[in-house]
Order: sequence, then C-alpha cells, then structure tokens
Amino acid sequence: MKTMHKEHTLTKNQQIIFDLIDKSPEPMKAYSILFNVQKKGIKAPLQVYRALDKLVEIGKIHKIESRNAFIACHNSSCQVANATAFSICEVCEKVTEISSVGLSKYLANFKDKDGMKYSKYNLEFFGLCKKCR
Amino acid sequence: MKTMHKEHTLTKNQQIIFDLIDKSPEPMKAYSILFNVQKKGIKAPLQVYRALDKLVEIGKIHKIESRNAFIACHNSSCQVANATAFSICEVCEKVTEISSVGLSKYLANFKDKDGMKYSKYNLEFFGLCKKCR
DNA sequence: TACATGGTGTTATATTATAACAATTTAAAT
DNA sequence: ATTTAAATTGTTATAATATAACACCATGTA
Ligand SMILES: [Zn+2]
Ligand SMILES: [Zn+2]
Ligand SMILES: [Zn+2]
Ligand SMILES: [Zn+2]
Repeated sequence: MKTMHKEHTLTKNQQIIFDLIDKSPEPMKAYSILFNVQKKGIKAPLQVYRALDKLVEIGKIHKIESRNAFIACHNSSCQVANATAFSICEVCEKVTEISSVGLSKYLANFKDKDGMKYSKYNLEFFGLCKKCR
Repeated sequence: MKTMHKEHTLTKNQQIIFDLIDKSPEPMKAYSILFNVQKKGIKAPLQVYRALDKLVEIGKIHKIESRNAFIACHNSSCQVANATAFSICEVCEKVTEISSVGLSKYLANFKDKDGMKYSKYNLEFFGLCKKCR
C-alpha cells in the first residue's frame, strides 16, 4: 500500500543538508550549515538556502522562526500539513517538536471571529526545559 | 484605582517609534521604521532596535517572527503575558492579532508530554483573509 | 556626594537572506 | 530518440536584518 503523500527524492545538495540537520541534536542555522558542508562542495549561501527552502516546503525540516534555525521533522503528519508546534527552552535553547493530536485538532478547528479556519500554523512555546528548572 | 500591570513611561525614541507603528495599518519592518523616523532625529539602526526591544518587552508591540516585522498591540492582556496569536494572509500579508479567550486558555493550559505548561507562546496562523478569498 | 540604572548617539561589523544570470540535470511529452 | 519544460546547480554580488563596543548623559536614590 502506498503512502498518502507524495514521495520526494532528495537531490544531492538537499540530501547532504538534510542529513546534517537530521543528525544535529539542536536546530542549525544556515551559515553553520554552510560551514559544515563546505568540505562536501557546497560553497555558497544560496546553495544552502535553496536546499533549505525545498526541505521546508516538503516538510522534511521546519524553520524555528524565532531563532532563524532549522530542525528535522520526525512527525510524518507535518509533511502534509505544515502545521507545527515547538517548545523552546529560554535557557539552554533546546527545541522539541510537539506532536499532540489534541493540540493539532484544536488549532486546525479553531475559528477566528470571522469564522475563518486555518490549516497552516506555527506555534512556539517558550519556557524552561526539565533540565533547566 | 490602579491598573494591575506596571505602567511604563516611554522615552522619546520609544514614543516616536511606538506612535509610528501604532498608526501603521500593517506590520512595519525595522529599516522602514528607521527611514520614517530619520526626520525626527533617529539616525541609526541601533536606536530603532533598542526601542523595538523595549517595546516588545513591555508588550506595547509584537514581533511577527515569520515576517521580521512589528505590530502594535491592542490587547491589554498581552502586556502581562507575552502570549500572542496572529492570523496572516499569505496573499496580501494582512496581519491581525487574535484575542480569543478560548484559545489563550487552551494554550496556557496545554501540557506537553512531560506535563510541562507554558505561559509564553507565539502562534501564527496562515491562510487567506476575507478579502483575498 | 557617590553610585546604580537605563537610555542615547555613534561607528563599525556581524548575521541572515536574496537578485541575477548562465549552465546543467531531470523528467516528461511528442 | 528528440524536443520541451521544469527544476536544480554554480557563481558573484548585494540586500536586509541585527548586534558589538564604547563614550556619554539623565534620572533616581542611598
Ligand atoms: Zn514536523
Ligand atoms: Zn533548558
Ligand atoms: Zn497583543
Ligand atoms: Zn489577504
């Protein structure tokens, strides 16, 4: 049985950059990514940003907007929805993707005062992680 | 009777920049703000960013993270909580601050899988506004 | 007074991101 | 197989966003 969402074969640059982000325990910034992939032949910011744009578009990674950093997705449903939620520790900067059915249902069904619904959203929670309390 | 939250008397630069943002029908970017206040003697990016930082801190304005832009707050509760929600039109870029008691209660009470609660958050919904549909 | 705190003005610089253009690769469509 | 369109790449240059460092000033207060 086939999966519901389209499969994307990553190109060489996309794969290199995805692998790096996926292995990283913390969100990575674009120029840190650039520095780390220069030995693999990716030399210019644009090469990084183009791969990042595509990876975000297909849901393999997410951008943490408040940090200008990128994290790999491990939640298959994001790859369709572009509906994301994270918790961010304000002390150690640890970022965790939240995958809560309750939360995503609540947000997907939320109506603003014009009765408008939104299938796409980004939520960032801030606080202290377990370790930092 | 006094208000619950601390009153902040804005300094000259803060007031100039707040007034500009407050009058703007759309979120303003830092360098657009700079351009617009140069006639009032604010000449350097840092003067703008310092005022913006303070205004964000005291909740008079909010940063729309996905747009690197700033919008005035008209919701008094944000000034205490730094818990914000916006809807953003992906066509015309109209941004509206959402003030829904239900939503803010839900988010303030949300517990992640470690049982952790977060009083501070930023939520950005994306879609099409009324006019753009 | 002396001290602390926060704001200001200034120059320089760091960080994040895109424009523009030519060449190449890939995957259909004929 | 050949043509075509779409996507990706490589490259140089530049735009847009944000902070570092330092000297100075204003205000409150011990
Ligand atoms: Zn995800
Ligand atoms: Zn932490
Ligand atoms: Zn607000
Ligand atoms: Zn619109």
